[in-house]
Amino acid sequence: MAIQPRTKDQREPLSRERVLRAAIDLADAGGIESLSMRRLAQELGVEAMSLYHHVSNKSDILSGIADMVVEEYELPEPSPDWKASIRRTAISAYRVLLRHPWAASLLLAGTTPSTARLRYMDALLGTLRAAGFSADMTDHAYHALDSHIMGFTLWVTGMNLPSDEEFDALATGFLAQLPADEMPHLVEHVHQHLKPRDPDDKPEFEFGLDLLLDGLERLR
Amino acid sequence: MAIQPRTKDQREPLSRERVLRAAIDLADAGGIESLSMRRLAQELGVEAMSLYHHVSNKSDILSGIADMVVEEYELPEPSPDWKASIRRTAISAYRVLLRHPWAASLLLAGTTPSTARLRYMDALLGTLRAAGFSADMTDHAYHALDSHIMGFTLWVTGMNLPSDEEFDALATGFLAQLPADEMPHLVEHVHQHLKPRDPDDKPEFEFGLDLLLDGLERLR
DNA sequence: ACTGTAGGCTTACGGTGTAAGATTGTCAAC
DNA sequence: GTTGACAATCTTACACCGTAAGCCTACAGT
Repeated sequence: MAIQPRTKDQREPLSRERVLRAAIDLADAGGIESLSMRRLAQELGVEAMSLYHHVSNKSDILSGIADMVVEEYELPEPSPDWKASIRRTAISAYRVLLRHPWAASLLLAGTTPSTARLRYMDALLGTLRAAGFSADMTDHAYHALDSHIMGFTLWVTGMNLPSDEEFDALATGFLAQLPADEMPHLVEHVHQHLKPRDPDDKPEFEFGLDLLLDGLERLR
Repeated sequence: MAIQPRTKDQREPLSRERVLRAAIDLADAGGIESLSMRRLAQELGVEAMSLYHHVSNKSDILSGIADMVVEEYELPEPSPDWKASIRRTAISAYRVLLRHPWAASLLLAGTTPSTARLRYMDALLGTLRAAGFSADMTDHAYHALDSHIMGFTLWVTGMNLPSDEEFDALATGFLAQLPADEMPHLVEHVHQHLKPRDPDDKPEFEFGLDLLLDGLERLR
């Protein structure tokens, strides 16, 4: 197969960095299930087994790309306004996870958390502590916030929403075959989502987020 | 292989019901990744391809067992106390999902929701509407609550917690290799989780849940 | 110039989901 | 009682997966 002897400068050498980057591109483009060692290698113009010189196995790749995603989070900065600070971080994390719809489930897949993730956790916990929450309270607040971020993200990415028009078509189709008399509230709910959103409205994600933040403020 | 000719009464005939039941048992016992067509067939004393006469393919099995899990949820009953009613349902769903740790990620995997799931959604939405929430508000409340249930469940099942002792060992090991000076709050957080829990304390799940419910009540 | 090694490649193994078709067991109609 | 139909089961096969083991070759250090 290797017709011409390739010399080093004829193609960019592989590297862990390059492998992970290509893996992210592949997952972004075709979903996490399209990320196989063989396809990834192909994308890099290389054979599958060559990847193993830069990455110890597939799960190493998965935690590697999950790590890179977390690095995109905007961490909270020291600020007197803890709510605004945490709010910004939560929204940033949410946005990042939407950009890489495969990432959230990877992060919850139960591998030992990466350094980037630990830094994120520590920063969030630190902000809460600095805001005056007790250790107990900080613990609870952290879990409530992270649950919301992850749960909401997974909810949104779960029904892999295509474009808006496609969503409308899909939703109306769904509506049509729904036993309207049996589940009237569900029908109303779908209509709710079909309604054009007022751009001044708070995004759905922030509704739950603020519910939590306001509740926490009262408990502080 | 089939040394003796089997007659109908020598073994229970297959059925969708029996296949799904066995699939749940297998997933409960060995995790969702141990559920393969061949292993499932083996468990039922049958060849893999025989399953396809009762189930259209593997993803049919997956949505089938996810469905059966949702059927275990305790639905809210009509009640003047909407908070208590929803609270009970949320906690019930959480408990059910913990019993089948593979279920939550399956439910968020983006298949068209099952009838059981739709009924659950409709019941929750109906309870909120009956409590006096506007259509908009009901929509937001629903998503916030479901995000919490799913997110928290996935958080807990994600770090597939073994027994309590194993957890302690794991956590202390984790602590040991944590750069304590770099992430002091994370260290505190882990200690928090190592502390024996006061049985009178509200479970962690309910903390976030009540934060949301109380916040909703104020917005009603 | 010699040699060790790093980074690529080949082959192979046991696993996966499932399409296609052969085989069997059961029962209704004649 | 025989036949035919049909449904359930099994067999075989294919294309994919992750990865272990080993080969080959070009460069780096001495």
